[in-house]
Amino acid sequence: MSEKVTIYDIAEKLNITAATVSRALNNNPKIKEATRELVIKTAAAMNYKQNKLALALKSGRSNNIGVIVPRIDSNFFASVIRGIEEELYPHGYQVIICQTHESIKRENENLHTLVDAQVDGIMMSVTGISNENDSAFRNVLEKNVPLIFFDRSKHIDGVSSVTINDFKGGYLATKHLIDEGCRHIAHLSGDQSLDIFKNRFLGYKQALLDNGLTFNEEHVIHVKSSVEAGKEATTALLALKTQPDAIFSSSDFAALGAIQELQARNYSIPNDFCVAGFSNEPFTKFMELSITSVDQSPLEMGKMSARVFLEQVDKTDTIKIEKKVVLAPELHIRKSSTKTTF
Amino acid sequence: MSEKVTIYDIAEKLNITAATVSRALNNNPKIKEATRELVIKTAAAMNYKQNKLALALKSGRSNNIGVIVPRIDSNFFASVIRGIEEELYPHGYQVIICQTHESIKRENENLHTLVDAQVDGIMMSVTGISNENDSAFRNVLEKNVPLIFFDRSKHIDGVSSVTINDFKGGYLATKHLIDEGCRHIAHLSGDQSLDIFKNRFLGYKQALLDNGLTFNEEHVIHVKSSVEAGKEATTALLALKTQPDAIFSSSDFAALGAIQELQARNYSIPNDFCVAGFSNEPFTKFMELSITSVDQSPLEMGKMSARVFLEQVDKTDTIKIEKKVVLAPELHIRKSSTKTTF
DNA sequence: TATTTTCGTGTAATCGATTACATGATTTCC
DNA sequence: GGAAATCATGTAATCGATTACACGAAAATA
Repeated sequence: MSEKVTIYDIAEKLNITAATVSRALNNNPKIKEATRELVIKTAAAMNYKQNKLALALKSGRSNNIGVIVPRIDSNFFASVIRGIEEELYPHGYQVIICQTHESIKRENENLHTLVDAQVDGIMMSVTGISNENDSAFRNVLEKNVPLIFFDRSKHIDGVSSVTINDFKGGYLATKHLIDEGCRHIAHLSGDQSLDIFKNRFLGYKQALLDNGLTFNEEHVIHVKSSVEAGKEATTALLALKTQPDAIFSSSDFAALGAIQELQARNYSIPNDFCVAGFSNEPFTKFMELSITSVDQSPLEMGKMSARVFLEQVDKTDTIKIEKKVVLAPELHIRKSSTKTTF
Repeated sequence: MSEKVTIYDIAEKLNITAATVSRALNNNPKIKEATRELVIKTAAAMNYKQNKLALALKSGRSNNIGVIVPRIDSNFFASVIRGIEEELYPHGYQVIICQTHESIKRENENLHTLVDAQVDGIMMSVTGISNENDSAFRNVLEKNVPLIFFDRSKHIDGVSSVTINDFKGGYLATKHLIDEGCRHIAHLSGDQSLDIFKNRFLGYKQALLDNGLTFNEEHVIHVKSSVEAGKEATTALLALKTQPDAIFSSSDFAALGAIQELQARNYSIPNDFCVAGFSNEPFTKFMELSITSVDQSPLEMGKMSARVFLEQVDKTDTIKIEKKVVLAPELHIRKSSTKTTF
């Protein structure tokens, strides 16, 4: 019952060779119609299932693609993965998940493991920018495995990426806060060696300058993406001589921390302080005091990454296509920053 | 540069056979120490990487395991997957993700695809209980692929499962609401053909009876796990002759919907109404009016599932071990149900 | 009818690694 | 010193499917 049926078993039963069986099952036009039907019928009757491992070995394609993310239990990454999976499912690809936990060592290990496992492509959000790990990336490219960055990208020749316009996201959020009457807008940034945080910061700065506000170095604080970090940063901001009247955070979690800290100190939001975050995590919408946030359309980002992969995978590897897709960010304005009553 | 190096290449360079190379790399004790060292050094120098596909074909083990969930972009499932990945990573397994989107057809397809892809095991949370799909499960078992259910389980001989004690979870939450002084507790349930929802309901009912309260059929409403469904159900509950004074929801999202609907109608929570949810989604903690919820320790559930898999995978397939792990639920009491001031 | 095409299928190599068995060289033991 | 044991390596089959090439039979052509 549990014995695996191979094309040899089918061949034996029909007194033909495995080659004929293989050809019949693959609709090779050279096979007589009667033979083809007989083989297909017999295969079905014997409950034959093609051995994908054998196929993978022979063809050199595993039909697996690897996805590397810092962690999977964040709505953003999970949604991207969902998009990738949905887009690739009809094409018969399986999605292998790896987490780096923000460790570069782990990122390198994952890259090697995936290449060793002969995945047909890798999509990833970079954990950090460092020079040491370049060998891992080089390894991927040397093996001609299509590599696509999403969200957190890295500048490597011949590598495609799907990101959002983070500069514009930062700009939009900041402009909105200015429009609400805020004049001293602080910014909670992330690791600026990562483009996403750098660009959100630059967008923030440009919005200030474009609107005649002064940029105050003190008002930019680097935080981890956590509630606790947001609280601490807010405490630090409140201790400044020139206190801010708004906070644009590159992280929704830090934005939440800021709100909690401000409320604990009896500041009123949005009256005393306006707050905006980034990522549009589900909770920002659910709060009674809903939080304004920049949406990154993660589902679309995942689907787009998958599409870019599909475009690349069949090209001869001599022609390298480097595609840079930039999605538009969308500002979701909510209570945490809406002074104007409707 | 990008040419793949095989053991034959190494053998040729050293004027020995591939068999010797293979044995040297696998630390076969029959190999002379000098040869072993030479082979290992040469392999490293040539940047040899073992071809996992060839190994998989020969050994019949792919070192991949499959995980099937209704969707990945929910904190609960993402966390379980995180747990699985973390636990399996040190053992060299890769995790393949499949989503059913609550479709039984998709569930069957996923099961077949994973078996065809020769995964070494499957962990899944069942999408629905139906008889039609039994053939897909039978197929898995016939092929002797270890199968482990987590959270949403199904009764199949020889299949292990990792769940939480949903009865106890329902009981704890309900008991807590009673302790807070609620006397007419409504319940938002899910599809009761799934054990998890059935058991939460039974726990709820038992808690009522154990505490001298009457069970009122009208107070049990079946909803989907969504904010909208929670709102609708609440509207229906408020229209009843005997209005409830508390809601225990099997879903955090429905609980949130209930809260929003109640607040829209100017009911005060927790004074007029106490609300408790299930799953301990991140937002329940983040809300200003934080929501009481039953934690399912998803990370632990994932790790435990992985451990059960590891225990099973090496046993001879004649001895079938069926292990039922039941984790303890933990009630997180928050503002939405705390009348008593501390 | 003789010759060339076409057709359908068989033969055998291939993908890359593992491993039972065979073999020759060396060592051990009486 | 010769038989037996041990050691290190080679030979070749195997996992299951694909496919270039070969080949005989039938069909088309002259």
